[in-house]
Amino acid sequence: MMKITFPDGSIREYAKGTTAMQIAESISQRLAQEVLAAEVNGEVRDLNLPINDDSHVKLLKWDDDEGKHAFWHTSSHLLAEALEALYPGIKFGIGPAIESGFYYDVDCPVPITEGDLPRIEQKMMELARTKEAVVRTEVAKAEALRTFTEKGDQYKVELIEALEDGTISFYTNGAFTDLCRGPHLPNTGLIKAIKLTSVAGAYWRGDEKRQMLTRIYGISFPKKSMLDEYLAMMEEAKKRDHRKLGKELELFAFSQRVGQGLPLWLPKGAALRDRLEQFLRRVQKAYGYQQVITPHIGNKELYVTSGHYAKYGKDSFQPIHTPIEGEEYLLKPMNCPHHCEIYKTKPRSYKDLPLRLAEFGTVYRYEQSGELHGLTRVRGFTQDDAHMFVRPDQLLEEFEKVIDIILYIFKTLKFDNYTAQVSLRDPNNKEKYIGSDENWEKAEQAIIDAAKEKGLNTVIEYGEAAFYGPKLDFMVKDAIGRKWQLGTIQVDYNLPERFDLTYTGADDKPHRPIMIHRAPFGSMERFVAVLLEHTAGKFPLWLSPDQVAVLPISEKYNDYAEKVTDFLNRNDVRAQIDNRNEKIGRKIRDNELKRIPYLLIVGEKEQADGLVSVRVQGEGDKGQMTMEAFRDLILEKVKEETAGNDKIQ
RNA sequence: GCUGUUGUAGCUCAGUGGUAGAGCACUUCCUUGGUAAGGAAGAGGUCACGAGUUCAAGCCUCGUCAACAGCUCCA
Repeated sequence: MMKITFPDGSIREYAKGTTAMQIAESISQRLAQEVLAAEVNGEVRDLNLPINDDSHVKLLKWDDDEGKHAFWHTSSHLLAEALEALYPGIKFGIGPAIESGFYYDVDCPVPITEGDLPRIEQKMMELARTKEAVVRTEVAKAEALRTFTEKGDQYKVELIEALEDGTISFYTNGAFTDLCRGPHLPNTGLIKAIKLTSVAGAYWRGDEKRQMLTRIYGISFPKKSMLDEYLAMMEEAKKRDHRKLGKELELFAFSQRVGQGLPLWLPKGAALRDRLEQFLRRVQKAYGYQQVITPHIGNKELYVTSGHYAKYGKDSFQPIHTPIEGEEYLLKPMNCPHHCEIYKTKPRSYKDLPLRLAEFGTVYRYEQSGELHGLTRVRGFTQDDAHMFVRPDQLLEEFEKVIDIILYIFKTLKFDNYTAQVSLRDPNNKEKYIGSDENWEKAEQAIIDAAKEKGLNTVIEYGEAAFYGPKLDFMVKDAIGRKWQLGTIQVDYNLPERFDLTYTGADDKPHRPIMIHRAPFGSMERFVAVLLEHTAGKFPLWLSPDQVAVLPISEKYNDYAEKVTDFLNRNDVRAQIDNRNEKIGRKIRDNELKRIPYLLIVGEKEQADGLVSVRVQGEGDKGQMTMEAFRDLILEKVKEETAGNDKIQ
């Protein structure tokens, strides 16, 4: 017998050689139907592999990421099986599960287009209904090579050649056998709903010098209703696309003549952005930040000193040449070197620190044309940047204060669902980074300590650090569950060294400060994009470009509507009048579609009694009140929305 | 940057070689209204840009620019 320990700590005894599936069956029939894979002593495995020793076992279902992963991985094998049946002679690259769904890269003798997808889906469903077993076999490397050489699949041969000697596992579903580490579902019958979503080109092994394969993307579910939900969510995401909303709400635009990735902020967008800036300025002032302003270009030597030129120079906008021979300037790609020079404008004492310099700094980066995307990836953007110059004994406290600011911003803007990612350097690829091992270790430890101190829910990612230092990146989940990277905080021991920054300590000797880089929004552009998609354009009242529209019932009441509008605007409420020659139903519809939070309807009754009829966006008629009472209601709501931090007010 | 798709009115889109279209938006007029589209008329286009093929090009070919999807990248 062996002892099996479950996640809740309970222990049961089973005969040696019992499989995870049999364990599930022993608990309940329902569990046996839902279980997809098993985690045995931390390793995810097939359900029907025998367990031979005392083990910790977690039965993985759809709600577990690893369970979904196995589900989609098996789905990609099912896709391959269908493709092989439909397109004889097709060759296979790799076919993994991804964050949502799966894909398979194939080299097909006839081109596969979007139009072919329904037919492939149908074939997959047909095969799934036969509930084929997914069978694992283990073979020697030489035999594996022989199998795929005979089949003529050079991609699999190449993959096998790269593997270490020893046994290699194959998985077979129906007529299709694949080289695969697993784990997989016990049979394809668990797959009840499939949607192949798109076809795209992808290079073999991600190398653009090699063969272009056809990548077929799909997603699958254990229930038909889950697929329907997923498709509805995708529809909703399309409606929330910030590029579409930005155009509809007249926030920003692009012009081919101005150039790729260079957004033009329209009046309403500029007002929105300005309001976000004011909000952040107020928070930062409360935390002792000082605003600075630096130019949009800088001498090339500045960036050579910082190390950015060596790292990014060749992929950047090219230097600007002046009339003087040999003199070169760069469009400012980041603000930190300028802030370092501000630090150096006078001798600093340990009493002066922390020095906190903030700037809404506009920077320019030559992003690859294929990478540009709406406002989330642009070539000219404004960072809500700040740099803290601190003594080593201040680092932890200062870092934690930055976390406080970021969490306050998330709270105010209702990003309630977030995680923090500790981005460290890739330990196997240290030459990508500048600075000593000692400094890196100190910086990485500082971030880990601060995140722990603040009780953040963190994940560690290796290889995600900036080239000069590790980062703490904040990921938010928006209203429909998509993840976005927003704020970032970085600890940097390297730039202070490169710029030879010093302060005089209590011991009257020179010391090196540490820099913290941080941008809670990331950039104004990116933040507005995420906010748009998060709120579907229905901004909180305090941010709304227009808070109120006043709608006269007919032209006879335009004067009264004008009076109400003026009154509100004089009292810090952003109101506008809609005095078009249209019926009230039409005015309501148009202003609802413009996502204006409050509509005030005024006609004979209201004019006679000095009242307004209030309509809340999406909620309909709320009855009448005086214009003074309405103003108080709006101002109170705005105050409520932006409260929540003792330091501010 | 690479591969593929696309580019027609302010917006969404139809138009496969023979006189540039629709709906919405816009302008004017009629209508003066009570909680999500009142009616009529009008104006608006170097069919992304440049070359080529053709008697004739929005449509076919090539190039450039831009957008979209994927890959690669992100200080």
